[in-house]
Amino acid sequence: MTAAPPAERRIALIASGAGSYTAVELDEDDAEVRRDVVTSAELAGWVAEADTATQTRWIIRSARETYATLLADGVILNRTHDLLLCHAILRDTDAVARPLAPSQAWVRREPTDAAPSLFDALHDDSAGDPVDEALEQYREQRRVIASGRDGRLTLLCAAESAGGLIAEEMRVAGLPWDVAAHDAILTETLGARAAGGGIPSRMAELGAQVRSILGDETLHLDSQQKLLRALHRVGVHVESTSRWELAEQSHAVVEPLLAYKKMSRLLSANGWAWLAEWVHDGRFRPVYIPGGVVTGRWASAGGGALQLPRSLRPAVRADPGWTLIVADVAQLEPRMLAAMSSDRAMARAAQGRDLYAGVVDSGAVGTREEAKYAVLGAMYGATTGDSGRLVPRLRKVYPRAMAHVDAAARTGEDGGIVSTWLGRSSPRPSAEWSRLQSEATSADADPAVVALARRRARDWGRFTRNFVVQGTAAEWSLIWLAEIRHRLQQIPPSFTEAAASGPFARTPHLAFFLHDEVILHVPEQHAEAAADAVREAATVATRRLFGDFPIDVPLDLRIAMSAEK
DNA sequence: AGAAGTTGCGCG
DNA sequence: AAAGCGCGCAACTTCT
Repeated sequence: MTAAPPAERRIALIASGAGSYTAVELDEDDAEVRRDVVTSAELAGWVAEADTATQTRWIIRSARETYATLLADGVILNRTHDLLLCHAILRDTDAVARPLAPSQAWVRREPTDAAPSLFDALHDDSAGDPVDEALEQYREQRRVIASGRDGRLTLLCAAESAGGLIAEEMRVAGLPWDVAAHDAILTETLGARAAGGGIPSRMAELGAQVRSILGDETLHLDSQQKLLRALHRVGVHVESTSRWELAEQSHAVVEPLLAYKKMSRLLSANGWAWLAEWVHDGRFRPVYIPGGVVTGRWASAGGGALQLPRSLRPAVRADPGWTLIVADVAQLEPRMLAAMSSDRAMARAAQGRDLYAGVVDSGAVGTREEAKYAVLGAMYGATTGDSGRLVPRLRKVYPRAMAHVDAAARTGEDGGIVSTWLGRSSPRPSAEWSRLQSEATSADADPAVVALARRRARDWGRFTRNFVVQGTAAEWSLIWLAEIRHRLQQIPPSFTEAAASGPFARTPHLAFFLHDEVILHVPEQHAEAAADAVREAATVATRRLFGDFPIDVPLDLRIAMSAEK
């Protein structure tokens, strides 16, 4: 029997003038009990004081808009309710009878080039008092959250808000990046860097070789059209220049061309120009956008943070005296599916490190590769090819799990809305989609229209099928992140204590997050404690979502100087 | 010339 | 060996 959680103190903290904030404390009924005006200079001390007395949840407009400024002033917020992030969830949720009324004032604005200022926060579309508007919006959101069942929206909003803080903190902290190691990888792979940003030596040689084989010494290899014509001239009859199609050909040009394309990609996406633009003072600082994907996954802007090629992972290196904790979950999505559908057979297959091995043991398929394609096909909605062929076998062995995703697909095909485990809902299909569907149902509908409508319906069904799984996995990951952060705060000195001298210069901190993987940057003496925090956080995330349902979510975790695998 | 769309490939 | 989901970005191509 666990004690009831301590009552949470709630204080709205809203920028209310140049260099000042208004702090409004609320009672249990959301009525105002106290109002203070605090200058930014006083804020760090004031917040730290308010946070030590008891757990405080800070109601803020948006971590994205304001937390960077707060962090720069040495202010750490431990728990927040992020009105912008929660507005998006509560406005669209299908988990309650009356969702939040949409409001333009609470829609995320695209970031401006300059750092967000207090001035911006004060001059949004609305004319009213920013503090009163924030309080009113918060009370509306609380009403919606309270009307949900099992506290799921409470958990989702808390986790989403924590994500908002973590995204900003990771940007401030940055991912430790070894420029020399990156440069060495580039030189090793592409050859010596050319003066003036030209083509590096190995890549240039390979390009010359490809042109020679294609019999055109001046061919521009980056133009798909010209390349395609050149390929046709030498008898390579592909329809596109994409890698998978080229790989099926046996012509002598294929190998050097594919190698060239690989190099070209590395150079343009993560070459020396990327290094100069994105890595400063040994840190890569991407912009993370929590909730940027409809499913709840994070997106990123700038630097391609979520697409860093694995070949560059050795460039992620801890500072001297520090180390990295690199942890990821193997097959997070099918584990979530097993739990959310209460499919005990699938949960049994998920016991231990390799879910695919478990699927093979169940007798559904013969090999691990088949298991992988079958499971991915089930979650993505494959109907053809090897993957589509294997999916029906899973339906026999894991009927509950399959019924769950099949139902989500059917709902989508019918134009309905599906929701994640915690209640984030899929968008409504577009008006154009709906119009096409109704056009196709009329008695004299053109067969071509009917066929197109059918195809679009299946497309949308594949989206909703995947939405419930991908979105629930995103929820697990958010809770994992939040719990990691919470535990790192227990390792002294906490961010709060270290805030004045740059909160992450001395303390263990999250440095990178990619859907189901985290990287922590940690002083060596705290490595074991931080690793424990990551493991415990995973256990807690699973329990928070699924209670006692027996689902394993094992981590691959290592403590290392570099993120190299 | 610059905007908008397409292709191809990196990540989960 | 497959062609099923979600993204961001660079470069090329086409549109205005």
